[in-house]
Amino acid sequence: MSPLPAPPAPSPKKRIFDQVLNKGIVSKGELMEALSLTSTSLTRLLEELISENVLQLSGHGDSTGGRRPLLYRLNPEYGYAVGLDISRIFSSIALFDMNMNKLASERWRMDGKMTPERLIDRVQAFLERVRQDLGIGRERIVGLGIGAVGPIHSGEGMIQKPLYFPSPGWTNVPIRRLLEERLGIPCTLENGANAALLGEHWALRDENVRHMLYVHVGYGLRSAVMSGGQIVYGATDMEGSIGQMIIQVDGPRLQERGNYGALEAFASIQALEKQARSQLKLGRQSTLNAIAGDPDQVTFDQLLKALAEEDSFVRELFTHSASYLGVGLANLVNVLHPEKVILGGALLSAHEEAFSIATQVAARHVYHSDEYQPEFGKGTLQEDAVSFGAALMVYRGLRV
Amino acid sequence: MSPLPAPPAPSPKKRIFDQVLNKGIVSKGELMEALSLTSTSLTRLLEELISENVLQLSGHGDSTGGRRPLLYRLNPEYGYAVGLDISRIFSSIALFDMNMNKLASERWRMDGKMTPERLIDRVQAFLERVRQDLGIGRERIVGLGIGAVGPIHSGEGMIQKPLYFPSPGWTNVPIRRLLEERLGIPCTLENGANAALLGEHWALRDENVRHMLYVHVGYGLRSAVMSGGQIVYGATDMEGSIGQMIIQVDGPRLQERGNYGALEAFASIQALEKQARSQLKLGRQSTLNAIAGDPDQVTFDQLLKALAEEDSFVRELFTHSASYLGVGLANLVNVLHPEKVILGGALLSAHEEAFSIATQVAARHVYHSDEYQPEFGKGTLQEDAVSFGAALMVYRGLRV
DNA sequence: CACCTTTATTCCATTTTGGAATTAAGATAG
DNA sequence: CTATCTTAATTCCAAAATGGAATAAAGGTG
Repeated sequence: MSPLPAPPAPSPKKRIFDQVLNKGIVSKGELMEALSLTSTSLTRLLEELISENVLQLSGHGDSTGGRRPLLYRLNPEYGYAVGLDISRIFSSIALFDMNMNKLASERWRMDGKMTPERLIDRVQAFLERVRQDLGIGRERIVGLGIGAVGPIHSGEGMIQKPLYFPSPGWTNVPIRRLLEERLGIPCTLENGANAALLGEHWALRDENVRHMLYVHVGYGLRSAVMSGGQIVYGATDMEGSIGQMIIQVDGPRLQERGNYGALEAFASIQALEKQARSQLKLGRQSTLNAIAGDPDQVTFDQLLKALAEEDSFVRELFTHSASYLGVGLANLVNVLHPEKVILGGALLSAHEEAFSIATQVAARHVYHSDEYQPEFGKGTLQEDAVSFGAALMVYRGLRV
Repeated sequence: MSPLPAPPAPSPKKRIFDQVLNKGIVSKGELMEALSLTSTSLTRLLEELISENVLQLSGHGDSTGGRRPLLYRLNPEYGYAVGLDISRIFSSIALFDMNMNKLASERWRMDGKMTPERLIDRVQAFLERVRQDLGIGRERIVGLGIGAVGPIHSGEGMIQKPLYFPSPGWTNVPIRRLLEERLGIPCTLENGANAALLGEHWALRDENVRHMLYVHVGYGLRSAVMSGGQIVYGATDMEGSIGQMIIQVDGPRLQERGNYGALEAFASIQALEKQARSQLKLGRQSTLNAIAGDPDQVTFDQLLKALAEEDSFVRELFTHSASYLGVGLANLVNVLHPEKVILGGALLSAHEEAFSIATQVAARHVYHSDEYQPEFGKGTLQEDAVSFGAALMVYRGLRV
């Protein structure tokens, strides 16, 4: 039923590699099933992959009445991948082995001085240091994956025009080429939301989940979609701008270039801060007054403090916000029908009730809900989602 | 960069078939390029396909300084496919040859008597008649594709629970099995929106369009999404319920099970009729009063008549509706970033200005619009979109 | 008509694949 | 503890698919 002719098939070895990358440990029987290959062929291919040091044996599975199957896994020392997360407020970098264990990581605030040049310095320094510390040779770093805020041009490896970056110099940055030249390893660029989705999907370790919606609710919002196990790419390499979804025609807007009545004006850290500030200035009573001092300087951290003290005003801000988020989620769920919706970002992880309100509101607005209801969950990778997914992309793109 | 291991590759012959089905006429060189096959292999495979009567030669291409290339196309008489569109208001059926020429078709209103049994009778009668008329043997009908309103279960070939059908008996209908038993040909079931999207995509004949959004605005709304040339399937085989997208929190709702403030309450034939009725009853002056008589019985056809007479009230209804539709479109465009948005259905095809307003409003709300803007267009297949796409699915699913 | 370009086919060596038989390893019953 | 059954893994060999290089065919150009 392929709408367009299928692209040339990957090599059998690559297909085996992908399968093991996803499942962790596999038996030959599982591979036969999953890849429609014969036992004969697998014997040969697995032997080759082992002699190339890509795979290694990993003991035996349980007997089901006869000989126990050999188990295979990736050789964790075959290669290491770096994941780099370039975002507006924080950026981070991490090194992973082939079993996706995080070996080292670093995170820093994107202040006004963090130009592309400085960021690249920082990446290089990190990589040199951890290679020293862990005794990993340069040639065993197989690649660096970059997850960045869009719009980007993935083919050209270019960060195009990330709005509202605190530091100058981020327009039309050929980040992939710059990093490849500096580090001497292959780099790939993808938008951060897609990378995070890939990461969270991997972390689910559930091959039945093949249709997924990922929404990150932090300072701003971004979304990504998976269908049939594949990322849903658009014509442009931009994260999904769920934050620009209009849920209240003629509603307020958050930023100069944003839509009126857009979701980001209701459900985002920026929106919360803005609402708190204006309400306080209108004389609203709250423990925030004591915590913050100047209403114009209220920050998300302060809101969290007030929340911890069970301030009813702040609690209301959060729950109100969450119910709007639920509407935005339902809107996408009704169109895309994912079986799993993963939410990431600070706004929801900070407040359990906000999560449950958002998901309940969303569930209530799902159409034909007796035939279908998605499962809602929180991302498990936290701040590492993007770098994790970006590193995973390196392995996925590896030629074996 | 495959997130999940690729499924087993289709056979080379099938890949060639798909390519010819999409392009119409191809040269060996184009196939070499598109499928990464060598000239040697193609010589063999094309020879086989011709001897199997799947392909036929179709003259020569132009010389570029040397020997002219042979051209290949599908043998239109290799097989014929039937497309069946099962919808709420009208259903239709059509017979196509392998070059997707429509050879015969029929369309009927879904009144209170059109039970599944009667529909199947009608399908059988149609098929018998056109086979007689055109002299096509039973064995040359390679299949029937069904595009139906959801929710459906594609795997089981079941129409599950189509809401608001005028006739009884449409819950949990194993329509595929019933039709296969009656007709003795393989049948496939897909939701109508996906079928229409496939059809309109084929009709574009533009292989550069690989990310598409299709929205049908008729009595209700339905949507479908294509990414990377593939239909974006959800966990459930339901058309996209863009009609349930909430664009005005606490807005009105159209139907009992629908969401408050959902798009369908602003932009659909039902919504127009409802709004016209209530406004007339409030004493609004319009040529509609003369056309319709009873305000409670105003129909879309009457609205179109009033529109033709340039009635300002009705015109306002249409344009207002269109601008809301634009908001709904923008919301999806911002998340999915298609390069092409195709609109089908009676509401927009009836009124040129409505189309232009909807698309302008949508374009205005696209985020990062200097980096990206989708192209908006009307569907070219009109009422045949679903049956066309359903028949196309038959050919796509053909084993060659 | 000689010569160049492009396309198509043929020939043959190489690679890939898959079925069937064989070997290996463990479970189970007596 | 051994005979027998089950499942897994490997080996062997024949069949199928592939691809490179040489050759043939068909057209253009001077």
